[in-house]
Amino acid sequence: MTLRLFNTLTGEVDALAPVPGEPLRIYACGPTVYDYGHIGNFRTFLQIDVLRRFLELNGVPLRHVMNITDVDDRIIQNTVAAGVAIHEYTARFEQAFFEDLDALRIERPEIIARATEHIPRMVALIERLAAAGAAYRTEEGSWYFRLAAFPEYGKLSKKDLSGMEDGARVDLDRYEKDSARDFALWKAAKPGETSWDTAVGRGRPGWHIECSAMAMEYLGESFDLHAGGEDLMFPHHENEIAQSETATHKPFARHWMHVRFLLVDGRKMSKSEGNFFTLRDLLLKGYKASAIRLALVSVPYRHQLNFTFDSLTDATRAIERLRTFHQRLAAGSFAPGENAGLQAAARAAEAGYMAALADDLNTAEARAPVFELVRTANTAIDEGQLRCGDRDLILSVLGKFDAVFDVIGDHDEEPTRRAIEWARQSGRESDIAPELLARRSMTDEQVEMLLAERAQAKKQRNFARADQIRGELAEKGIVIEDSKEGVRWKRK
RNA sequence: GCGCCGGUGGCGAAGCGGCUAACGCGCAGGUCUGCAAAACCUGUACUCGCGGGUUCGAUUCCCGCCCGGCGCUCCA
Repeated sequence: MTLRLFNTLTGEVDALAPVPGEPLRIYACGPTVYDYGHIGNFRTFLQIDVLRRFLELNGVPLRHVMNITDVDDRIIQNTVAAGVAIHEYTARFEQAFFEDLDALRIERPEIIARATEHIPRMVALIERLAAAGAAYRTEEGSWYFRLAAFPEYGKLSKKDLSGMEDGARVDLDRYEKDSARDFALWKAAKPGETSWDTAVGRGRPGWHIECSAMAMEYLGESFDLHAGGEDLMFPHHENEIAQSETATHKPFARHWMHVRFLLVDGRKMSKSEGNFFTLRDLLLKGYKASAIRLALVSVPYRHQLNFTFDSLTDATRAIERLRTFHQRLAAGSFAPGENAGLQAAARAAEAGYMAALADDLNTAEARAPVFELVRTANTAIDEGQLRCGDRDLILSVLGKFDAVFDVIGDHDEEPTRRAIEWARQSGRESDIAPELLARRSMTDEQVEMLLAERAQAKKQRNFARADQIRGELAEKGIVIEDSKEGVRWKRK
């Protein structure tokens, strides 16, 4: 099944497929590791994960590169302020970033590329641009890209910059630039700042050159898809195109994917507004990683997502429904054979699911047939109509759902445990919700003991004691379900 | 100011020219249960921001207006 994906460059939904016999080459802009990632960051990475996983589900081999920006103005500022070496500073946040990716079950790209490990590549690209007359050096030793060298500038973001007068908004003298829109390729070293001694002088790379250089290093001068958050479209991606295509005279990325922003309570999340949440904040409030994943993934990537705590509660319940159903199927015993109606329903659900994802990754639409199948199958189980063959087929449909959504399999304990541990080690103990701690205060053994006592009480028809135990467990976040097959319990 | 996106039930959110307007959550009633939970059933939008237009027919296309958001600067 071929994925059809909106392409910012053409403004249309285009097929996305690799050159036959080759892996699909993807470059996705990664984090700048100067702080903990917030949920807006992860919405983007999560949506790219959906893309990855859907392609993999269709058997498309991938070569996916993600950069780590471990040198930039903010990082330099922060390291100077903190008085630590740049690597020491970034390593901590890079590690945190990967932990967060794991918590959200975001797959690792095939290649992770750190900016600081690719300086020679960037320098070579700057030299190439200089040789072509598209880059120039200022007196203080910085290098700029000459926008006039690339007439197609603006083709991605559909901006017409011809009307922009040089100097209208920026004081030219201050920047020593030929044109106000020219952007930095290389920034001359300032005293006390981290810098590299290179053929283009002592300094550090500009942000844009980093991505062009590393994309070309691992994917070649032309590749299939470039992805990132919508804010990167201009100027970052536009600048990448300008640099790369000026140097190579080849199309840089054929397809561009941009993930729209997440809002919080209808407002843009920003550090200055202080209305942003990191993944860790949410885990410490007691929300499960799976709920965060589902909430951030369920609104298709081309729409703004308005994040609220209610949406996390909704997602939690929806996941419970799926997990309960999965458990019911996996643990139940069913008569051999097949039920023709269920077989057809399962196949239709799978087809609908796959078609929705293939249509520009419509995750909202893709969920629907799966939930419909859950209801149909639950009814069939209630009526004793579901057979072994049906169970196997439906489990395989759930498997395909989870190959992309990855929320039915329960991996929630580890991220929460780690977040609590992290909070304790970094003096943020007060951020841990008391309910979360209460919920975790009972061991499996203790639960089992109380359940055994309750079973005994029920046998003796001592319902008062049985209900008292149920209440006690409920206070600790343990929910119990009496079924024909015995007692099931789970942690809220 | 210029540009872009959106306004669908209590909430989230699909659908985008004609099917009973998906799906999830919530709520109300019912079945089951010692009672719950889970599951299922029924009900929750005579209608898709407002006003015009095009069309045999519009939530879906066009125009205007109102409201919300975003971009034009570092930002996922």
